[in-house]
Formats: sequence, structure tokens, C-alpha cells
Amino acid sequence: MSDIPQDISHDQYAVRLKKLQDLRAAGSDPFRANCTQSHFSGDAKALYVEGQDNLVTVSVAGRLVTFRVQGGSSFVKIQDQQGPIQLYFRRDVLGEERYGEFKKSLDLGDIIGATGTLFKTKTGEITVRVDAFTLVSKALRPLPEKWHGLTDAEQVYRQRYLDLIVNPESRARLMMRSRIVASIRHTLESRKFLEVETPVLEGVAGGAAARPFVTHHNALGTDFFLRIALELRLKRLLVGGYDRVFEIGRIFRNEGISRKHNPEFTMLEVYQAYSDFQGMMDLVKAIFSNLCRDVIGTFEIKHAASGQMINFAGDWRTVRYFDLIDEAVGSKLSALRGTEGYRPAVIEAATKLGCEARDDWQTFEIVNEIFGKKIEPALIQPTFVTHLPKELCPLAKLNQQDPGLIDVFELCIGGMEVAPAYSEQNDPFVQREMFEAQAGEEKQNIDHDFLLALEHAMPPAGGMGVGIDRLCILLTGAESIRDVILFPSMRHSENKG
RNA sequence: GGGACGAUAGCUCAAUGGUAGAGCAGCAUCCUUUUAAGUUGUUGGUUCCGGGUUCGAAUCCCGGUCGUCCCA
Repeated sequence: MSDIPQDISHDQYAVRLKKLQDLRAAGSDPFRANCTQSHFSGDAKALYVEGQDNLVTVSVAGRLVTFRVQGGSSFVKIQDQQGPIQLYFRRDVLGEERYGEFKKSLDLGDIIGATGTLFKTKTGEITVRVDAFTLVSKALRPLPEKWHGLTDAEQVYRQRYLDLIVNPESRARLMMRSRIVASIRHTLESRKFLEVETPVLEGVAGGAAARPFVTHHNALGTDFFLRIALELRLKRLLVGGYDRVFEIGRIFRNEGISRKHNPEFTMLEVYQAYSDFQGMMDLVKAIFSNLCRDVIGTFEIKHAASGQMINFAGDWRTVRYFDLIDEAVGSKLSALRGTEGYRPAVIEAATKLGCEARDDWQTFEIVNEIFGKKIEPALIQPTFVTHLPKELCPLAKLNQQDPGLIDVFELCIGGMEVAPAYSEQNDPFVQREMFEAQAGEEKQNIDHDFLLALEHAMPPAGGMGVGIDRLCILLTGAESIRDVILFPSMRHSENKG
């Protein structure tokens, strides 16, 4: 252990180190192996019987977050998973020596355990009157300031534990994410879906159009891709006879980082045999309905960006993709689909709306630029956008009336695409064609093993993907994806000693 | 990848190119029902890093690191 200089009063680390050494010298372990926690803070407070002070004994444990000494009595607060609880220390209860130790050896940020009885203070706060306490784990570093909390964005993300200790909104928001995922699991399990786990390391990164991360397996002497979607593995399970499956898993896309993008993010994908995209509408509404009831506690939430109230109750709007395009353009543009005049008309419409229309873009890409820039951001209320052009998703079933369209929906809420779903393509010949059209020259990117699986027959099915992070942004009112990811991706920082 | 902005005490923030400050935390003091507790006193700085301009740089210039936002 390092030497301590004479005047350490300004150095909070040194002051705490000195206290720690004094504890050790007195034969007390400042980092205990265990401590009794009979109740969480909230559960303990719930045991208090009105007007019956000092009857119920509890043992609580947590981090010391406020420390108010007033001569012979002191109020402190500790914080555990359920939040804060106040403790009351008295000299006449603990005795001169122990009370002195309480004042001398403890600091804000320490983890302590305390046993005592519940009572209500004259200001009405249920509090533990402490009979015995233990320093369980000594904090050598001071906590950030309590009133302003921690605001430095970099420190919030890099040292999330500090953010969680001192910023109650962050605690609540990130805990809500856990409850959101639990609620979704519960909805799916109650509908007899099996939760499965499929490989992160893949030979072919399929199921979406995105740049993958590449890594290397030493023993096999070969490169692997980190998955960019769950789709092709889960559909193999439909072939294998798992009729209802889902996975909530991390996927990786080697693209930019922004308010709405993290290189690794969480996707729910669900597949239900003998269903279709319309069955997925019912399912996603059930998922949202349960989320509203069990997690949010209301069927109306405020959309952070626009201030509008988003209403999840009642019927959700269903509208065809090209109806929205025609509406935005202000003419019957879609009637020209398949004619020679279509592309020039699309370019003119896009230009008029101030959207990009690059020469090297295909026509459907220009149309989708209009959708992405002018239409999607305005879809605040839950909206199923259906009948998209087939080029946008090569894994969906073609529409029977119009084979240029696919049987899909994009669920848009709060101006974001929250969940795409479709009737799954199960015709191996069509699937191969779609793959080849998409791959272009890069034929090695085709997942031939998946096509082989389709040749063994896949039942008709509805499938859906839900971006969990974006869902959490929506439901928590967060401004950035980093606010709903515990440890967002950051550039490496040098480790400081 | 491009642009704008930012980095000062443990934390939150000040500081015309002219002695780097405050609040909280810390240290010392008084206080047996407090709620950002209060009281009296007080310590604490590689101003992100490296260059440059200047009599003099937290401040101006150049380069870098990290972050935030916007754009692609």
C-alpha cells in the first residue's frame, strides 16, 4: 500500500485510503465477503404498519447516497435496486464508540448494511432506526455531485455505473428496458412461442443488407461474420418443425454510429407457421397492448420529438405504401408503375419534394427516399404501411394480385420504423431468384444452405422483426439510442492508472 | 467520411490576452427528527495533450486525442 502524504485533506482518494488503512489496522475488513439483506428498500418500507413504530425489524444494504449528521443523531440514505431508504442513527442507541465509528469511518459512496426497526419520522418518511450497521465495501472514489448529478455525456456512457447511482432518470429508463423485454417474452411465451438461440458467428451474413463485422477463428483457420439478422437461422427452425419460434438477440452492423444507430443492437425476430403478415399485425398489437398495460401503465405516451400524444389503444391505421407515396407527391404516380414514363415521373416528383434522386439509384430506391424523408417521419400514430415494392425485401412472399409488391407491413410509430413483418417466402425457386437479383455480382454472399433448407419445404409463415432499442427509445421518451443501451459503443480510451 | 461545437478542482459551472474562482463534495468546528439540512472556518488546479504567436495564453493560431450535434 502506498505512502500517504502529510496533508491529505484536499485529496478525497487519500482521505478514504487512510480510513481504509485505519479500519484494517483495527482488524476490520473494509471489503466484506457478505452481508445480510433481508429486504430490498421498497419491500422493507411496505412492511411498515401505520402507527406501529419500531415493531418490524429489517436488514437492508446498499450504497450510502446522502449523509446528514446532526450531533448525536444522523439521517442517511442508502440506495439499492429498488431505490433509496432512509436510516436513522442515534448516539444513545448505538453507544458512544459505535456512533463515533459511524461518523468517522463512513463516506458517501460506501456500501453498508444496517439492521433496525421501521418507524415514521415526523415528516412522514418510513425510516430504519438502526441498531447495528456494518461497512460492507469501502468506496475509495467520491461520488459525483448529488444535485446536478452526472451530466458529462462521455462519463455517463463510459462509467455508466456512476450514472446509475446518481441519476434517477437513467436508473428508471434503463430498468424499464429490462421490463420491456420481460413483457415481450411473456406475451410470446403465453402464445406458445419457443425462445431459441442461434449462432452469432456465421459463414454468410444474410437476412438483411448491411456491412458485417469480420472476425477470425484460429483453430479452423477461417473468417467468420458476425450476424446482421436472425432471419435465416430461425426459418431453418420452421423447416425443422418448430412452428412458433423467437429470438431476442444481439446483431452487429459495421456502419455509422449516430443517435439512432449503435454497431451492436438488439433485435426480436418472431416466426409463426401457418400465419402470415396479417397474423403478425395481431401479434404486434398484443405485444404493445401488454407493454402499455404492464410496463408503461397507460395506452398513451408522449412523443418526445413532436410533443404529440401517441395513442396505442383502438384500431391502428393500415395504409398501402403507394397510397402514401401518391399522397405525398400529389398525383397518381403509382399508376405509371411498369411503364416507361415511371422513372422520369419519379425523378421529377422527388426533385420537386427536395429529395435526392441520384442517377445510379434504381427507381424503387428513389421512391423509397421519398418515403424515408417525407412520409415516415410524419407517421407518429401507429401505422401499418403495407404492400411495399418487392425489391425492398427479397425474403417476403409476393402479392398474388400484383407480383411487383410483397405481402408485408412496416409498423411505423413516432416517425420511426419499429417493426417490419411479412408473409415469408417459402418457394425455393423464387427465393433463389430474389437472392441472385440482390447479390448481383457478389454471388458468394448467397446462403445456399438456407436455399437447401427451403427445398426440404418450409411451412407458410408470418415473421416479424422488432428493433428493441428503438422500441425502448419510443416507450421511454429517450432522445438517443445510447440512452437505452447500458454500455453504448465508444472509441477505446486509454486506461488510466 | 465532411461540418459545427465542446473539454477548467472529485462533480456542476464561472473567468475582456493581465494574480484561475463559486456551489456541492473534502478537511476542521457546533448541532439528537433531517429532506439539496443548517452553522463557523478552510484545503484543493499539468485549464485534455503537443507545438506556435505574445512582455504575458484557460482565452489567439496550428496539429492531435476524446466527446456531442448535424450532414453523407
